[in-house]
Amino acid sequence: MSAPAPKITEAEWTVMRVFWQLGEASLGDVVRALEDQLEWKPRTVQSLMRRLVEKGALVSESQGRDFRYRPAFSQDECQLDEGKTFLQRVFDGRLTPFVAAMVEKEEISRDEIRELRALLDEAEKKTSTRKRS
Amino acid sequence: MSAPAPKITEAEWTVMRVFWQLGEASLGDVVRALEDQLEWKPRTVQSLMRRLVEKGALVSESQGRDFRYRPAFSQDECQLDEGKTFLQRVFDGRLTPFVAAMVEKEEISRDEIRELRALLDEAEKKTSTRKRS
DNA sequence: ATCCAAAGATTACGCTCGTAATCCTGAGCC
DNA sequence: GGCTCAGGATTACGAGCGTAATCTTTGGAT
Repeated sequence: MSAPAPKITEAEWTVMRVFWQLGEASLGDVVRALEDQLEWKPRTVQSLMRRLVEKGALVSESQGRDFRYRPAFSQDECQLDEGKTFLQRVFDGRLTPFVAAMVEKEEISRDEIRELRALLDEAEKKTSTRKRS
Repeated sequence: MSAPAPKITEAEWTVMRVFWQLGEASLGDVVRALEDQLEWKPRTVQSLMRRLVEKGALVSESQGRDFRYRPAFSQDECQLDEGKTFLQRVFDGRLTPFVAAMVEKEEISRDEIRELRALLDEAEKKTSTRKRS
């Protein structure tokens, strides 16, 4: 299989989200996409992007004098990876206790509970019509 | 309200888990509790505990020549806090997409799906018989 | 009385992160 | 032909982290 999704830090997630929206972008594109929601200097954004390239989360291709960058991993891959790491660290790898805590302590809205149930019904239907892997 | 639960790092979670099991412990207790599952030198454990005291996650009380330490926050508090931070960073603060990703991509076991559904049923019953807070 | 082992206090060291600044180069504008 | 501006390359710098070592004190064993 291909390389695993690298560990992405807090600030880097902000940058990656831009790429997952735009698909591909130059430094300027990212700076402009972010300039109204936070006040990072262009050099800061460049640093983050350089580190993301170094750790393999972005790929860069030379386009004339400048570069174009695009994500090396889908948002889904990174989210899943991050999620598993989080569960491992905090909930011994198990999802159920996390959901239980959120539901009990955080007063998740009834809408969200219904959403979740619908989702689980759907999943159960699928696994029941498919042989166990 | 009291101070918010401090940010606990990976290695520190390992230490805190021991305290949540033991309730209260000396340095030696923690060292002995950990020595078979990883090879941390006693000074390493001491460093982690010192930092945990500094950041307010442990409280220490002088007991004769040594100290006894105990957690300043419950495991539930810390887990919930960490969970909310995680969702914020990775899933825009929403639980449902996370569960959806785990269910779709990770082939969560049918047992776990049933567990989750039971949990949600229970929660729904409670919120429906209780006036909104 | 002596010596050891456990634990507190202090210090270390290389890495990553957040947040840039500096320096350089080339492209476009006047 | 200079000036400016964007963007690449290099460097910075303090905080936090992982992982300890060293120095010091002291209670317990012999």
